[in-house]
Formats: sequence, structure tokens, C-alpha cells
Amino acid sequence: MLARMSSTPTFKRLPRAVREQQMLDAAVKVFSRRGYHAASMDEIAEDAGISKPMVYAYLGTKETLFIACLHREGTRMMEAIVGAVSAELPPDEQLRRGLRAFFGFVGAHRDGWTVLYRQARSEQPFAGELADMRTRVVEVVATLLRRNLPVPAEGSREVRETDLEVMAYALVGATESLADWLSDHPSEDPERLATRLMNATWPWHPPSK
Amino acid sequence: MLARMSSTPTFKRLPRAVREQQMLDAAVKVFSRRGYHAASMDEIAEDAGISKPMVYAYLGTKETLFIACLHREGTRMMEAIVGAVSAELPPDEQLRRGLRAFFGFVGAHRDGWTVLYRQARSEQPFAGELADMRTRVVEVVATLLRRNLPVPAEGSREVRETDLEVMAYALVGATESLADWLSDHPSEDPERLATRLMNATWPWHPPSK
Amino acid sequence: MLARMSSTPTFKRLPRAVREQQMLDAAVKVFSRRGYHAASMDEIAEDAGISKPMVYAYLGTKETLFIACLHREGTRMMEAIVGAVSAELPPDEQLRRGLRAFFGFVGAHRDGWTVLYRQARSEQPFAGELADMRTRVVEVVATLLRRNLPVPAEGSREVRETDLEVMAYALVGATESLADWLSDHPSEDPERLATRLMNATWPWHPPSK
Amino acid sequence: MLARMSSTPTFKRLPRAVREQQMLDAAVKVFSRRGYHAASMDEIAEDAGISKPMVYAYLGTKETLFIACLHREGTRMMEAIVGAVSAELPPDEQLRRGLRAFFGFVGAHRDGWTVLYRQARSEQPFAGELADMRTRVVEVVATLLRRNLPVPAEGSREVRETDLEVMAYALVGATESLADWLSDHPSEDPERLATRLMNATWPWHPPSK
DNA sequence: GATGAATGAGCGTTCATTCAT
DNA sequence: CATGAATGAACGCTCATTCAT
Repeated sequence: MLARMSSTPTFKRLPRAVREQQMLDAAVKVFSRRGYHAASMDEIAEDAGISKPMVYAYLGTKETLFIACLHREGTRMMEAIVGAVSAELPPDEQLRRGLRAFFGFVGAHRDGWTVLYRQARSEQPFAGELADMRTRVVEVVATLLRRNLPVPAEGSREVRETDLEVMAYALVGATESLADWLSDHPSEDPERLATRLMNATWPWHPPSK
Repeated sequence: MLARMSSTPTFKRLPRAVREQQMLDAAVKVFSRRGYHAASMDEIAEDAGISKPMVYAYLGTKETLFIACLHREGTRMMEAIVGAVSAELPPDEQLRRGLRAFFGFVGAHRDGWTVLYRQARSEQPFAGELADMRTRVVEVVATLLRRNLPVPAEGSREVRETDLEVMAYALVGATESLADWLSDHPSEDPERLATRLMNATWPWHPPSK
Repeated sequence: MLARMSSTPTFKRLPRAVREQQMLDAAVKVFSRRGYHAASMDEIAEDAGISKPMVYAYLGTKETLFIACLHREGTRMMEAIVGAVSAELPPDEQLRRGLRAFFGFVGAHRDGWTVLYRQARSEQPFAGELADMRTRVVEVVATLLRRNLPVPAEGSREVRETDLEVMAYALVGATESLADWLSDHPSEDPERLATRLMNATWPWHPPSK
Repeated sequence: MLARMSSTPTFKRLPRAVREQQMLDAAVKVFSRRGYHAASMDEIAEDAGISKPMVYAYLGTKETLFIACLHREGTRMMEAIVGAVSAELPPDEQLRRGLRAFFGFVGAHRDGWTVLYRQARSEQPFAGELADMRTRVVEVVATLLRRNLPVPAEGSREVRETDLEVMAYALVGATESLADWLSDHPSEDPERLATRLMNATWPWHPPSK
């Protein structure tokens, strides 16, 4: 029904949403490969099979383009994790599954999220954007941790809120670091890595798997 | 105040070694503030109170200049840590003091090492340099960890080498992450942070301080 | 005079091919006037009435730009000579006409080929390019010379191949030198110069013209 | 009397003339190897084992330094040729010996005169200097040629002065060209080359050697 | 809607040249 | 006499960004 009968192959003009995804694909690829500054709009446009002014028309400047990449990839990662964690599970199982999902995602998108994230962290203009994302992650993790602590033995020192935040930060940092480790050990299994981290950090839980 | 207006005009024809340090100071400052790419050799030279050709004459290109910064700051950090850890101390005390020294150093040089390190991680040309430093740190930490594990209860599962490496990586990542957290919470005490991390990660040890 | 004030403003958004020629014109002019090193890309761009990035976009770096100049001018010269020489003519007439065409070309493009050629000879990066052109010319000349020798009298010493190559080189060198002489004597007639060289070098042929 | 009795080895300070020759040696070497523009005063000073300000104190700017090189090498070449030619010899023998001496000199100083000369020809600032040298050479050659022509047969066309100048230029150009050819054929004997050029250009003379 | 043509601005780098010691 | 220290001035090159078609 959309089929025009005109002589020229009218379907070349893709709808806007599709074009935007193509551009973001190309941008993620190039930003990851070259780094934010070394990436050139020319290469991104060429890789997307589109002319440069189109990129500007759809996604704005280089900076907004990068932010768009960041959001898309960040959201995808979040969804992967959230999709793996059900609120009905016991807290430690939530943690375990969340870690698995994260390592799995990073392993499957080796040139995506991790690299963009690292780029963003080192460039001032994106500090704000990143702080937001990170905060959201830390909050989720902190919540999980709170429900996941060993029952404080008798009157021993109790864990306070700031400690929780510190632990959450530490866990996130540890996880990022292991994501890098994973990059250097491609033969390792993301699943096993999640288990290892769990066992190492919460030795009071029964080993999983 | 004291002895201002000294005998020489103090502002010109300084010996090479002095100028090199001035340049490195300026470079560290500008690289931290702007990021590697956004930093301009002009600004670095101006900040060092010297003309650009001098920078090139003494420290070479922008890339070698950055590496020189990295080495100087990295070495300073390493020395701060090594100076705080004595081999005679029990392993867990070594770890504790090493962490304290690290956080203390990061806290005292807020715009130095951490930022440079982050920069370097996100630029390919410096990946190699950094990987070396990181590997050395991980090895040291892994050694400490090996001597620092809880005595494996009877026949329970034993910790293998790979687990150790993973733990070391995790600990280093957690520490780096907390170094960032420290940058965002300038009012926090580096000493306390080290304690918190120890308590959170090795709850089976008696709390320190 | 004729059809000035044509329909289009004439000064912007020209198609690539046109702009490339404008750039090459400007480049030849500036390279000739200043020499390869002293010529600045700024001046070339300005002279072409275009911004510098366009020059880089179309013709590449300074080196490739110079080579492009060399090729264009060299090709034009070759065509001028080839167009003047018919294979049906007797060999000595071919030589005579070739010389005339060469001197005519040099005389008509005083600041073009000769100067570029001299520049190229003195810069290592272009040694290869030029050696090729020169070799081709020498081969052609050697062939002509071979067919153009006086019939060796009875048993007199015969001319060997190496001698031919040497003669060809000598003739080409002599011709180049005279092209310079022509630059210093603008009032001289290129036609007469060719005749003079012929008469001086092959006195056994009947004088032409 | 100049001998100071001081404690330091006073004789390290070489007399000015010696130092100048060292500098010129270095300059000739570097100019030949790199070309006029690519040669740096730094490299020349270093190669001469002397500091840069000394070079400026003794030989002035880069331009005057190059001219000094040109003069020294040009004079050496002239002396080599003049030393080989005696006014008592028959004209054609003078020519023959002059060519031999020239090719011999060029062959022995492969990186000296020829390269400097070529450099100078392609840079405006040295046009004047070179024109002078060349004129002197051409005049000598023209004189030799005048005495060296075949006795004009009966009433045939006579050779005029301009023809002589043209011939001299042609011969000089041919010779330069063959000097290049010699560079590409290091196994060839400069002596034989002189003979070949003579035989080719003045076939009416009895072959020499 | 889509693009080839075009540029302002800036950066890393080098070099001839000169003080101050 | 001799030099290490220092710089002004350019230059080649690139890039994000925008017109005009």
C-alpha cells in the first residue's frame, strides 16, 4: 500500500528513526575505535553511509551525538541487567544475576559501553551526564547490598549508610575493573567471573553454581 | 615574605632541571584540567611561564610530555605507598597502610594522578604504559592477598590462583573507584575511607582504628 | 568584454574539476616564484581564491600537490612535443621539430615547467618522480639519435650503445641548459635557438630554415 | 708570547681559520645531504662539534653560510680544472683535459659541488651568485670552443658569436647532465666519460686515448 | 530531504636567530 | 672565547560546522 508506482525506487529515503539508529551505530563504532577526540564527524558520516549535514540535522553537534550514544548504550546495559533481576528473588541471588548480566553484556558488546564510558569519564563536558548514570547504578547496588548484608552479629559494630555507599562504589569499581580483565582474557567465561566475584566478596554466602 | 626580593631577578635563565620541573608542573595541571586532547601546548607553555619551543626542546612532543607527567606522578604515588608499608608488618596491616597511603596521596594531589590516570586509560597511545603500571600493582596486591586470606576451614573449597588474580583486580578497581569517590567528596577523610574499605572487604579482621 | 556580467555570480561553488585547475594554476605559480620550501600553502590557497582546507581536500598534502603540478606541466610539455613530431618525417626532422616544440613550450610557459623541474631535481622526495620522466625522454631521444647518425664511413670506429645513451643524456642536458639560457634571454626566438642547437650539434646536416 | 701559563690546556681554542674550515666542512656535508631548507643550523653546528652561536659569529646567517660553501667548493672545482689545463696545449687537448678534470672532480666529491650547485639553482636568493660562477665557466668554455672549431670550409656559413655562446651553454649543460649520469653509474670511469663526450660532440677530431 | 562545496579557527611542531652568562 | 637558555614567527595540516544548491 505504501508502494508508490513511480519510476524511481522511492524507498531509498528511510524513515527518520531508522536513519538515526544507523548513525548511532556508526558513531558508537567510531567513538569506541578512535576515542572521542580522535573520532571525526567525517568518518562517522561515511561509516553511516550518509552525508555529514544529515548527521548534524538529526543528532546535532559532536557533543550531543556522543551523549546520544552514551544514553543508548547505557540504557541498553541497564535493561539487560534489570531484565535479569526479578524482585521476587532473594537479595543475594539478585546480586549474582545482576553481576552475571553485566559481565555478559560487557562481554557481548566489547567495543561498546565500556569504551564509551571510559571516554566520557575523561572529558569534562560529559561529567554531568555520567554522574547521573553512575548515581542511578550506585543506588540500585546500595539497595541490594543493604538487603544482602550478613545479619549483624550480636551488638557488633553496625553498618551505617555511608558505609553502604562506599561499598556500592567499591563494588561498581571492582566490577568495572573485572570487565577490563575480561577484555584481556577473552577465553574466560563471564558467568564464571560473576561467580568468582561473588565468592570473593561475600564469602559468607554459599558458593553458587 | 621571607627573603623576597632576593639577589637575582629570579625569573630567567634557569637551569634545565628546574625548568623541566616547572614544565611538568604546568603540564600536569593543564592536562588534568582540560584532558589530554583539549590541552594545548600553548597553554602549558604559558602556564609554565616559558615559550613553547622550550617545552619541545626539553620534553619533546605532546605525547612524550604526557608520558613524562604520567611517570613522575606515578612514581610519586608508588613511593608514597611503598614508604608507608614495611615488610615486617603483618600482611593485613600492610594492606591497610597501603590503602591509607594511596587514599592519602590521591586526596593530597586531587588534580594529579587520578585525572592523568583516567586520561591515559582512555587514549590508545598510552594503553601500554598504563597496563604495565597496573600489572605491577596487581601483582603486589595479589601477593599481599595470598598471605592475607582467612585460614581455609577444614576441607572447605580452597582459593585458587585465578581467584586470587580476580580478587586483586577487583580490589584495585574498587580502590580506584573510591579514589574517584574521594574526588567528589572532598570533605571526607582519606584515612577513614581506607578503614571503611578494609572493614567492608575483610569483615573477618578486627576493625582498625 | 564579451558577455561579461553573465548569469551566475561566477565566484562561488564551482564544481570540483574547475577548482582543481584553479588550485593547480596557483600552485604552479607560487612554487615557481618561491621555490618548493619557501612556498606556503597559505599563499597558494589565497592565490587560488580559495581557503586552505579546500586545497587539502582536493589535492592532498603539499608534497602531493607539488607532484600534481609536476605531472600536469610535464604532461603538457610532452604533448606539445609529441604533437609536433610525426613518425613519417625523416629522423633528423623529427629531432629538429621536437627541439623547436620544446623550446617553444618553455618560452611560452617561462615560469612553469622549467622552474618546477629545477625545484624537483633539488629535493629528494621528488627524485624518483623525475628520474622516471627523464628516463623516458632519454629513451626517446636515444632512439631518434640511433636513426639519425651519419652513415659510418667505411671501416671507421662504430658507435656503440653506451655511446648512444651518453649522447642522449648529453643532448637532453644541453637542451635543458639552453632552456635556462632562454629564460635569461627573453628576446631570443625559441625557433632560432632550436636551429642553432641543431647546427652546432649535427653540422653534417643541411641547415634548416 | 701568547702562551699563557694558566692551569687549563689553553690550546683547545683553535685559530679562527681552522674553525671556519671545520664549519664549512660540516655545512657542505649537511646541505648536500638534506638540501638547503631541510638543513638545520643545529645539525650543522653539532656536526662541526661547535655551538650554534659560534657559527653565527664566524659565518653569519644561514644564507651567507651557504654562499660561503658554494664559493669554497666552486673555487676548488675551478682550481681542479685550471690546474689540469695548460695554455700551451692545443685547444682540443685543453678541452679534453678540462672535461676530464671536471668529471674527475665531480666523481671524487659526489656529495659536494653538484648537489650544492643544484640547490643553489633552485633558490632565488642565490641566483646572482650562481649566475656569476656560471658566466665565468661559460666564458672559458666559449674561448676554448672558438679556438677549437673546424676550419670553416670554403664559403660555408660562418659561426657567429651568439652561436658560440649557445654552444658553450649547451656543452656546460651536457656536462652537468653527464655528471648526474655518472652518479647513477658509479662503476663508470670519469676518464672514459670525458672521452665519450668529446668523441660524440667533436667527431671531426681524432679519438683520444 | 540531501549533499557537495566551503571555511574559520586552531594546534602541534620547527627553526633561524639572539641574549645572558 | 664559548655556550646553554630562550623565543618570535611561521607553517603544514585538520576538524567541526555551515551554506547554497
